[in-house]
Amino acid sequence: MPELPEVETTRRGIAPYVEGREIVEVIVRQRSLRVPVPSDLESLLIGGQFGELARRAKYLLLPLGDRTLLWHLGMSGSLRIARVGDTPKKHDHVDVVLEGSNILRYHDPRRFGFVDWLQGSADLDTRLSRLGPEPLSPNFDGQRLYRLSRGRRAAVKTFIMDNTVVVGVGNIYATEALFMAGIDPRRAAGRVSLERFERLAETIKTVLAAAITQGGTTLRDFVSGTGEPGYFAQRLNVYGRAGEPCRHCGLQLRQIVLGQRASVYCAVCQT
DNA sequence: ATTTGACCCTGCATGC
DNA sequence: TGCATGCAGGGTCAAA
Repeated sequence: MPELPEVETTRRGIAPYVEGREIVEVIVRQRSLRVPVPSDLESLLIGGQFGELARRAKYLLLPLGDRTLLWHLGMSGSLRIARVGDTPKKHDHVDVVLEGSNILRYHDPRRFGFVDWLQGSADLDTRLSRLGPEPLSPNFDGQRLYRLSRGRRAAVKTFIMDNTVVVGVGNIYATEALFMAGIDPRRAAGRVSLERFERLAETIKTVLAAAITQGGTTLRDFVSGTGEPGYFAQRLNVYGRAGEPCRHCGLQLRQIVLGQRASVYCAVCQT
């Protein structure tokens, strides 16, 4: 489910209901997530209140006192606001009950997500310390892509999905950005020119910003913190459209596998 | 050092 | 209708 725009949509959706509200109860129904739910989660949360919610890559950071909770939604996770009395559904694994009867409720059928304490500062936690720049920050540009890609034989699509290069670019938006930039996803990263990487960095920023504006992409089950679906799916040009005509030239879009992920592209428009 | 593959888990679409 | 198979938005780790 969630790529960067969906995580950002979630952060914005839940923040007003969560920040500064006292935590009165924590209910964990399933401790076996990708990382086991910490045994001290309940005791450390109850009575505290979260500070300002932040996002780094696809991680949500929820500061609480001198600690920070790190929450990752994996492929099928969602965090949304429920009310006390709303019956938990299957795969509603964690409830953080807040003063005022709102609940921060975590749902994750595949359990690839996790909630864990950040180990020390973000600089010390190896889950965060090796991450590349945020795609929407000025630190990320075509120069960086060009510099890091020299000599790399991996496909350019795989390259831009590498978290040490740039974070938050998952399969949907990598596919879309490459289409918008007119670059063949199979092309070796080391054989993409600076000029084309400048264009690609721009299309990555454009597509992510547009998706955030639309509240993310709902393919099957993504909902924002307040329960609404995202509307970016209607804007997708290539992802999920294999066999359908290219919106630009009309040729049938092709699907291949790169780095074990489905990749759709137009053989005419992307070279 | 880069790159590939397996793996974590459930649900859904597809085809027989 | 039932069953088997393959595939899915992510990330980590070991091995090649």
